[in-house]
Amino acid sequence: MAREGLSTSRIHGSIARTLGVAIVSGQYAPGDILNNEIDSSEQLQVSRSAYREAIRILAAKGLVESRPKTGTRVTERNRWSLLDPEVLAWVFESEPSEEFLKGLYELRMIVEPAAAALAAERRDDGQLERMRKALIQMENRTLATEAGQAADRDFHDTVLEATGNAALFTLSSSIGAAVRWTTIFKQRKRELPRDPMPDHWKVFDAIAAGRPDYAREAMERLVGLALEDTRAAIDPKG
Amino acid sequence: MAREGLSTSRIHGSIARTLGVAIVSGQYAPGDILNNEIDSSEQLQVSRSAYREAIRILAAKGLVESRPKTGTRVTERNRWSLLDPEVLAWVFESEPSEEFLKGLYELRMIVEPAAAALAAERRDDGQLERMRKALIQMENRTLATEAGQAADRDFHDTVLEATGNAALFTLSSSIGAAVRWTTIFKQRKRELPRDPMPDHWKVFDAIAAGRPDYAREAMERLVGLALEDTRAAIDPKG
DNA sequence: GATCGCTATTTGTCTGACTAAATAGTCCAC
DNA sequence: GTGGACTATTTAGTCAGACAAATAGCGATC
Repeated sequence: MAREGLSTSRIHGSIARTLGVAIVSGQYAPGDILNNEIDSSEQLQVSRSAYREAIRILAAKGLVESRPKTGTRVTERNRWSLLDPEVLAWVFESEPSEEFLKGLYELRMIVEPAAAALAAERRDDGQLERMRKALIQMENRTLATEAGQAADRDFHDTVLEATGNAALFTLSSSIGAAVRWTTIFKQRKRELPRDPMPDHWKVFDAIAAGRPDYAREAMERLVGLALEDTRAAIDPKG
Repeated sequence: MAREGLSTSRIHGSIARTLGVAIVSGQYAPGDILNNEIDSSEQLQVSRSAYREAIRILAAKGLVESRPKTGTRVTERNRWSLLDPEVLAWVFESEPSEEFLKGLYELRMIVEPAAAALAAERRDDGQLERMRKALIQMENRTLATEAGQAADRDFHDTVLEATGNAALFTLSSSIGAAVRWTTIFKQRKRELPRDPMPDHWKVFDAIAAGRPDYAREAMERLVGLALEDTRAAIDPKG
């Protein structure tokens, strides 16, 4: 994931990130109007054009809306592209609410089992091989390492991809981001995470065997257990 | 929907739309490098800054990636935010492939029944009232009118909202867009569309009664029938 | 009291110059 | 020849300052 810094290393990207975090964390409320471009860019010590490009980024993700005379205002939450990978990163940069985390898992619980079932019917050999390699890597390196976590994401990614559904696959970057951040959460509190491998292998076996129903069930169990672990990490008295 | 023109009425928005459509329609392939900013902005007869803002919008939606010396290149399809409402609009502006349409319905088929079930458990009275009003409006105006279609979208929107899940609700703009465009498709070919009201009322009744399983089933049937209608409209020999 | 038009404010657009990053190619050392 | 450091060049990135267009809100007019 060395690509990360690309957008944030440029001024417009880092300003977008700063403002984006401020917005999703509630520092600005929907309806609030940002200072005008001249004042804002002066405060942030950047040129007006760099600031404007940052605003265009935020507008593209539905966080703000600009019009002459009125200014740039924060839009209603329901217009935000919360599943956009960058927006998701901004959300996780400032301790997301437990409610939001729960919602993310609920989404995974809806999408991933169905995707696993479709993958069982449609996967090709190359995808199967990539899933196997990801799980082996995950087994060798464990979720405590960046490489192991990347392998985990690779596995879930490939399942989505194997559905052959472009719209569904789009969710993989969101789900991948969710997986990543919640894994960090789980690691942060030093709860002993349960061994995730058996559940993963069951999903793999069902997909390999071409059994949609088994794949759905196995994935349901996998996500469900991950949810429990995260819940336990957040609320230790669980 | 008078808001529509806001982003496209500005130069940066319309350039983004033009390029966006060209990209999602395959006129530029992933990996292709756009002309440099100076040449491009001259060709399009706009200033370099307006062109750059357009590129920032496309980059924010994952369609392109810029770096010094290399230039701006079209990214791989799997990085595109295909569920972003604007991107979706661009896709539908250039006759999406049947495969993509099928994928969109598959997504609805996964998400909406589950959402209906959750909505049956969590909806509040206000949401229920909005659903009822939307259906009455839909009944009075029919899907042949813009008002009727807006009511249809309102209904599906409110179901998503009633799940109380922000991440799920984000999909409503995508699903709403999908509903809108496929409705246009269905109307375009002059197939006599089946009366959609009975199915909608069944979903409503189940949600009102607080019966998750009924709601899920009813929504499954609703989306399934819509899929059939669309398929018939595209491929008249059925 | 309603309507129309004006004006001040804000974003939008333009121009042109300079900066910084990244590649590709050269040249040197070995 | 082969490897690696270096430099030239191309590109996006940033900056500054001016002018244009849109529009919300106010005020004059009827």
